Amino acid sequence: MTEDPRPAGSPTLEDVARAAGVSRATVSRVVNGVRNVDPVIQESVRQAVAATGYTPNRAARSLVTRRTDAIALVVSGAGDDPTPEDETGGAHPAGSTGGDGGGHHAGSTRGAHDPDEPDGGAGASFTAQVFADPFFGRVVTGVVNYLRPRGMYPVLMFAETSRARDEVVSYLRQGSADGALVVSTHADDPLPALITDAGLPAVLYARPSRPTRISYVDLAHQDGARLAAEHLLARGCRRIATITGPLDVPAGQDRLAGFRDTMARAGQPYLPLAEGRFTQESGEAAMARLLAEHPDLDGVFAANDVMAVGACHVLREHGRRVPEDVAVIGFDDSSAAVACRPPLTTVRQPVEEMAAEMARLLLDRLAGSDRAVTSVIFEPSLVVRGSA
Amino acid sequence: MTEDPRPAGSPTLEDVARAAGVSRATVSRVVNGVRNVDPVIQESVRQAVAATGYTPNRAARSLVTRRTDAIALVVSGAGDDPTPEDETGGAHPAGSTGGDGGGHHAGSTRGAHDPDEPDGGAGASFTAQVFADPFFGRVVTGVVNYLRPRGMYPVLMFAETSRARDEVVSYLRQGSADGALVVSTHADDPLPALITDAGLPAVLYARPSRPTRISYVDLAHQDGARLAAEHLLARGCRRIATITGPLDVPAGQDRLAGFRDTMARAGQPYLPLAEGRFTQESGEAAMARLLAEHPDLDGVFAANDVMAVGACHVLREHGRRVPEDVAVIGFDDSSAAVACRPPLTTVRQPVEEMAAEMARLLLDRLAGSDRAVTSVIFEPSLVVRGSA
DNA sequence: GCGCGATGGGAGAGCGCTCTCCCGCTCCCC
DNA sequence: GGGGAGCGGGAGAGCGCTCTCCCATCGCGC
Repeated sequence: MTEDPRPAGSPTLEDVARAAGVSRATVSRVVNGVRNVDPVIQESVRQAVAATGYTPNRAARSLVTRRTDAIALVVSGAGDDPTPEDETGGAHPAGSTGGDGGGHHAGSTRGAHDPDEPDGGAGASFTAQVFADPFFGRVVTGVVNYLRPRGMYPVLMFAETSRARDEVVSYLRQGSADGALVVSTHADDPLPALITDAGLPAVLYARPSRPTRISYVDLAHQDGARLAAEHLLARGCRRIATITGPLDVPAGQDRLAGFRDTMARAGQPYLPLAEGRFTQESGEAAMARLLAEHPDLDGVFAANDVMAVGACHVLREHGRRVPEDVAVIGFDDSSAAVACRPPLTTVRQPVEEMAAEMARLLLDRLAGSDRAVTSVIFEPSLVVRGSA
Repeated sequence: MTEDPRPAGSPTLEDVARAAGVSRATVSRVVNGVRNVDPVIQESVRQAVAATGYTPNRAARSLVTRRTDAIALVVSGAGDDPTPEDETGGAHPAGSTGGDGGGHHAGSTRGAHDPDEPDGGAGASFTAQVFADPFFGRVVTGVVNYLRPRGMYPVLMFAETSRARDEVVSYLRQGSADGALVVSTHADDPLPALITDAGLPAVLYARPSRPTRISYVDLAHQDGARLAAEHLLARGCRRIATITGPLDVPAGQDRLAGFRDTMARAGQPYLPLAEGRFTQESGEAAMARLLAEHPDLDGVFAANDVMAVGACHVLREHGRRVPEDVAVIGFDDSSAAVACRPPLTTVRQPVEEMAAEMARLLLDRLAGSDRAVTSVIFEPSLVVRGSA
């Protein structure tokens, strides 16, 4: 036969088959390592693959296998968005989605962006808030590091409004991903149910507020809070207060419960507290309130590091030394804990490992080996640094 | 017409066509809004779509259109190495843009997660380092916010080793994405060229060290440094030093050059400097060095916020008040700038907008309207807060 | 009345891959 | 020597979609 005119696009199975003098099916078998193929033929196929520079076409494969080998990593926000969209203004300008995020983390530490935020919204967007917290970066890290050796990469999605949620679901329904990892910042997030209703497996970070037939990973928040309480007590603190997380999410509730229980058990039934929203600013405000009511306090447990950092700032501004006058303990062991002075003593939440486990659960599910709904609860540990 | 037995999978074009009593082609036309279709038929097709709950199958569409409507967001790291020594010379000079590299936070308390990746150490820490810096979160924010209204979502990829780079390229060659947005933390990153060689369009964040036929967005670093210098001078500082970024990346070089030039022009030819690597720890070390040699300095320009924060810590530990004794200016206007006390006066890099522009350039390119290689340079601005 | 362009719809050929059949061959046991 | 069983390979039917043809219809100018 004569040389084929080089086909325009990238080489296909057919091209490789021709080059190797075998059938398409055989090449496919070699490429996918399925069934026995004569070693000699295998080798010649491999050479043909190398010679042609063949790469399987993902869409074609996906079409027949009904798998994409992609998974979605969805950060899901506030539950409902009754307000009709501000869509007109928000859609087109770069960097703005018109998503005004919903809420509880609003304000946050980024307030200072406003002065010169020409294309409004970008700095205040849900997306921006999400990444302002070191937490989500760690989730991404854990997920990516688990997926990568397996040749998979996450598609990053955000769903903070009901409209965005619909878009996410419809995207998933198109068969763009085999499953979803959902990190909710909201207690009653309807997204997980929507996803599973659409027939896709999902795994959650953190226990949903209502029991569902969806696997999740979580932390033993109460144990973590207990570690913090015990450390403060062992340190000799006797006038201890806490800055809680938002009390409408399980993590906020559990950390408070665990702390309060341990304190009570140690004979300290009265626990001054101020509610924060996991943002530095809210931590500052909470600390200021606590200090006003209890000027003599000597220990503070903040339900996350970012609030603890805010608390330290306020304590210092009020002339208290950390840890000499007031001991401060955070929660998470995020990058914020080591970025401040003194570095934070904190309860470590192994976010990366938890995220990796989330990915593992999903992949197991996809592999079909395990259809069971499971939960994996991680144990926190205390990391002692300078602040307590 | 009898009821069809419900087909197992999700409804296809064929199903809709049957329900609407038209051909597949017509349904496709309506769904994609192409060519004229009789309004009456259009309506009945729409109803059929709604009734069947039809969603186009992405793989099938992708197979014929040769487009995936997905783009990759690649964070690319150090140029070369099968060697796992990332601590010595290579040192991940991050952030042609002020991105954080280094990651010395890692050692202390971060338990190595990543249980099941043999070569994982380097990769794991790279990913973690990347997100330890507020910078990358902002890039993601900008990109996501631009893509989302357009129904697209980024696939997140990392390429810090040559092996990872190959995997990224091969993934892209499979037709998994239509193009790539590349954020390099390394000056001589071979990845962009590899991607374009594979026939995919790419857009870079930050000017590559060698000129290439690839579009990019960047910041006028020198102008930003000039703003910082002018502000310090106007404030009355006379013994000014700078903590530079890594001097092997353009951003580090340009910020230094701009600062130095302005100082020289103002009659201050001698500029004490210490090189950092865009990490807080390196900023602390640099500040300590500067302070040792020039105990009387009254102004510091750090080439990014994270280093500025470190500098503030060291200054305070040496009994200097910020800004009363020493004024400090950062660069980036990242979340770190507002998270510290006093909040940082800093040069704002509009990362979100720049990232959005990057996405815009890529999408324009994909739309075919614009095959030209372009660059878009953003102007920085000064954000005055407490530190200077 | 005829031609002819414009309009709107259908038929059907793939896109590149996987996977089920099926067929020919060899081996081995009776 | 006959006949499974087992193995290795090929043929070919789609997966669900888009898009090029092609055809039927209609309006309209000459």
